[in-house]
Amino acid sequence: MPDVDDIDHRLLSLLREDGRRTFSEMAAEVGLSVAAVKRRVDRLREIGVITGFTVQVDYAKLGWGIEAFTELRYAGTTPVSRIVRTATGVPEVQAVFTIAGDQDSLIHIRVRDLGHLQQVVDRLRRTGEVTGTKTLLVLGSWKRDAAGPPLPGGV
Amino acid sequence: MPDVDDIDHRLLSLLREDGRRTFSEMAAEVGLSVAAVKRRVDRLREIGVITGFTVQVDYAKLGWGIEAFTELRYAGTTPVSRIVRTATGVPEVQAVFTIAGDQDSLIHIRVRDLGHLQQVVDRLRRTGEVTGTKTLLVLGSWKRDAAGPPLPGGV
DNA sequence: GGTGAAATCCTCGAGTG
DNA sequence: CACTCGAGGATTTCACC
Repeated sequence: MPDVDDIDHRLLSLLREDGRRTFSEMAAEVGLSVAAVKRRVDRLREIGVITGFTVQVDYAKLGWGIEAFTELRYAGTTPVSRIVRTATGVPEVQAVFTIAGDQDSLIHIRVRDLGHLQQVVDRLRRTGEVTGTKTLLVLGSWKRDAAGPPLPGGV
Repeated sequence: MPDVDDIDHRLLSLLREDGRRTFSEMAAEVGLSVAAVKRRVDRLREIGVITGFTVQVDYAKLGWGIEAFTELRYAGTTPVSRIVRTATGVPEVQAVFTIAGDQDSLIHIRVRDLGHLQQVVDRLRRTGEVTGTKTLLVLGSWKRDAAGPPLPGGV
């Protein structure tokens, strides 16, 4: 477990709110010099705490208005690696979670419309040894923006 | 539906890979001037296609090693707003998806360990008129890094 | 962790097709 | 209307204290 102190957690929190924040702005926020902040962020990347930076997109505005989760159940002989590989090959798949219990997976999908959703689910059913599916259509969503897990007194 | 052309999609794709990419780097990539790229990105923010930028964190490295999805079923009289409000009040909750069907919700949770998970699930059960839960423990996950939905020829 | 200087980048006006 | 150019100011980056 790497040592990540309170200032590091505050930097992570600031970057969660705005990943393009400048080092100077963060420096003023945490009371360190710009160079010290940059060194800390560089270090957080090196030790793998920060895995990257990304943009948040409103996909509905791009015409990808439908979001769904599909639970897939596989034959007992299907290896996990195969489950992931088949699902990731479908471009509409945003994320794949392998799940404890019935050797299942939960798949996050984004599509244009319901017809498109049906196509994608059908494709998932056909790929590999899928023995059952259950699809949850997302009506609305909320995501935590800042802070998140690293509460003060973290690690 | 706002007009987002191929270059905009390429910019979004580049920013999905690395949200801190410089405008100059993206300019070279898409063959425009730095100023033109900045104006496009500014515009994508204004029209709401870009909702923000954020850092990607490996929470396991911060000691938050357990990830789970909990399906909550509510009494028929519970309004959606109440479902969201009660769940978002729990700090371990990362995201709340309201789901079509049985007036359910799917809740993404991140916790330190299994004991912690049990506490959080218990807390969710007690809040509001929850009539049933089912928790999916995440063993592994994969997330699409780049491009995603906006395939060439988008919208 | 701080400082300072050089390289790079961002920003915004004005001008062009 | 979107793009390019160019100059000023801010930011990043790195060696050294």
